[in-house]
Amino acid sequence: MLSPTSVKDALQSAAPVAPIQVQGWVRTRRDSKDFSFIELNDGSCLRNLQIIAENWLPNYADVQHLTTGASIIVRGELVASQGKGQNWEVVADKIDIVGGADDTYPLQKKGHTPEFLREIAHLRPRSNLFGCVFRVRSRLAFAIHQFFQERGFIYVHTPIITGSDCEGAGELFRVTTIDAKNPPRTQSGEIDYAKDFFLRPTYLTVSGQLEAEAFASALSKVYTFGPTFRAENSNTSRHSNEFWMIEPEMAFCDLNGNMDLAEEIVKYLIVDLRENCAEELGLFAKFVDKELLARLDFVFERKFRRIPYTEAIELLKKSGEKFEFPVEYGLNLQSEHERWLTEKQKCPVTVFNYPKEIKPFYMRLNDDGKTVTAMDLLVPGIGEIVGGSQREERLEVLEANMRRHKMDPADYKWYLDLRRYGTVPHSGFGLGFERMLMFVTGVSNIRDVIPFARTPGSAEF
RNA sequence: UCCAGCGUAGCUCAGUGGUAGAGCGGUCGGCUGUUAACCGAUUGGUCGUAGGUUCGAAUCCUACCGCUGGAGCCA
Repeated sequence: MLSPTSVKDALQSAAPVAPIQVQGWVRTRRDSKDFSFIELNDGSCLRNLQIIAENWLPNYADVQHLTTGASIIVRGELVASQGKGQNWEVVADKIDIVGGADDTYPLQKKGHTPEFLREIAHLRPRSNLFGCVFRVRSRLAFAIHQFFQERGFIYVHTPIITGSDCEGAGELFRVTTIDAKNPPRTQSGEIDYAKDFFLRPTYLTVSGQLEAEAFASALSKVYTFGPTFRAENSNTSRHSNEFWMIEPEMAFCDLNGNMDLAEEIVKYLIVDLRENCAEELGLFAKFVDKELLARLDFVFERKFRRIPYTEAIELLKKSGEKFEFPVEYGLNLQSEHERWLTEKQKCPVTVFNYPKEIKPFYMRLNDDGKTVTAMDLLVPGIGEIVGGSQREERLEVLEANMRRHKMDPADYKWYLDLRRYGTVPHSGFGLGFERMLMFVTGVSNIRDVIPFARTPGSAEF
C-alpha cells in the first residue's frame, strides 16, 4: 500500500519520485490538446501541485469534467516539470474521483472578498487566504507554547466554567441547567441559583488570571492558553465573544519584568513566523496589507517605548492634535489617542502606571497612592494587544481595593489566601491571541482569524 | 449599544421614477505544456424583507434584517 505524500513534501522533493500518491481538492483545471492540467491543493501549504492527466486515462472523460472543489486521489510519478512556474509535477497513472463538486460550489478560482467567504465559513479554509490564516494560527499557537516552555513556564489549564462573577473584565455568559420554562424560585420570587447544577451561579470564564495567580504562587512561572468568553454586545472588527487568550503569571516579578516579557514575546512571535510562515506572510503582504512585512520588521527591530500614563497624557496634550475626546489625567486613553501614540510616534509603545480609578481591583497600588502598576502594550494598527499588571500582594491593601470597587472580600476567600500564606510580588498579562494573529497577518477583522467566529447575533456554524 | 454608509445574477459591481445590465464564474464548442490561459457562443434575477407614495419604484418614504467603517466596552 502506497502511503500518500503531502503536496508540501512533493513540492520540496529533491529528486523524482515513482510511484507517488497525492490527494486533495481540485483548485482549477485547464485542458491542453492531449491532456489536462489539474491544480491540486491539500492545505499542507499555499502552493498547488500540478497534475498531468493524459487522455489515455480510462476515466479521462470524467477527469475533464472535474471542477473546482472536487476531491481526488492521484497515483503517478513526480517528475521535473516541463513548464515554467513550478519545479515538480505529477504525471498521473490513475486518478480516483472521490467526491465531485457541482456548479453550485461557491468558491471560484478567482479572488473572493473576505466578507463573502465569511458567509461560507465551512468552505473558506479551502481558499488561499484562509488556508494561510489558519496555518499561521496553528504555528502561532505552537510558537507561543515554545516561547514559554523554553523559559521554564508551566502550562496551566484554568477552568472554563467559573463561579466568580466579578473579575473586572466584562459581561459573562451564564452556565446553567435550570429549565428556563420552570425555574426554581426563592421566596422573593427570584430564580434560585442555589438549586442550579453547581449549587451556585456559574459562568463561562472571562479570564484565567485569578486561578493562574494561585498556580504561580506554587509553580513560580505559569501560563494559560485557552478560550475566553465575554457577553459584550461589541460590534467591532477587534472583538469576538469567544476568543483565545494567553495569560502568563510570574511569582517574584515586578512590573518591569512583566513589561520585558510582554515585549520579548511579541518580538519572538514575529521572528518565528518570519522564519516558519514565509509563504503565508508573502501572500498577506501581496493581497491583504502591502506594508505588513515592513511593519513586522519595524516592530522587531525597534526598541519598544515605555511611557508612564502621566507622561502619555502630557505628550497628547502637547501634540497640538485635535482629538475628538478630551485628554485629561484620570480619563481612559481613547482609540484615537492610542493610535496617535503608536502611529505618530511610529513605534510600539508600552503605557504603564495608570490612575487607580480606571483599573481593576487586583492591580498593585504604587507608592504615590494614586496610580497602579497597570501596563498596556500598544502596536500600530491594532491598538492594545497586551494588558497586564503587577498584582497587589499585600492583603490589607487588596482588601481595601476590593471595598473601593464595591466587592465583598468574603466572596474571594481563596484569592485572599494567596496573600495570607507566603505572598510574593507577582505579575502577569493577557495577550489576545486573535489580536496577535491580526497583527502578524494584516487581516483587519477578527472574524477572519477565527475558524468559526462568535459575534453578537452570529453563531451559525 | 450609538453614529455613518451599503444590500441588484453564483462572485465583483453599474444602473437615481418609464422594457434588468456588464465583467468574471458555470455550460457548450474551438485552440493550446497550460498556470487568475486565450477565442466564440450560451446560461443566469422575488433588485435584502415587509409595508407605503405614485399611472408607474431597483430608484422616493417608513420599519426591520444583514454587512462594512467609526465609537464605547476590552484582549
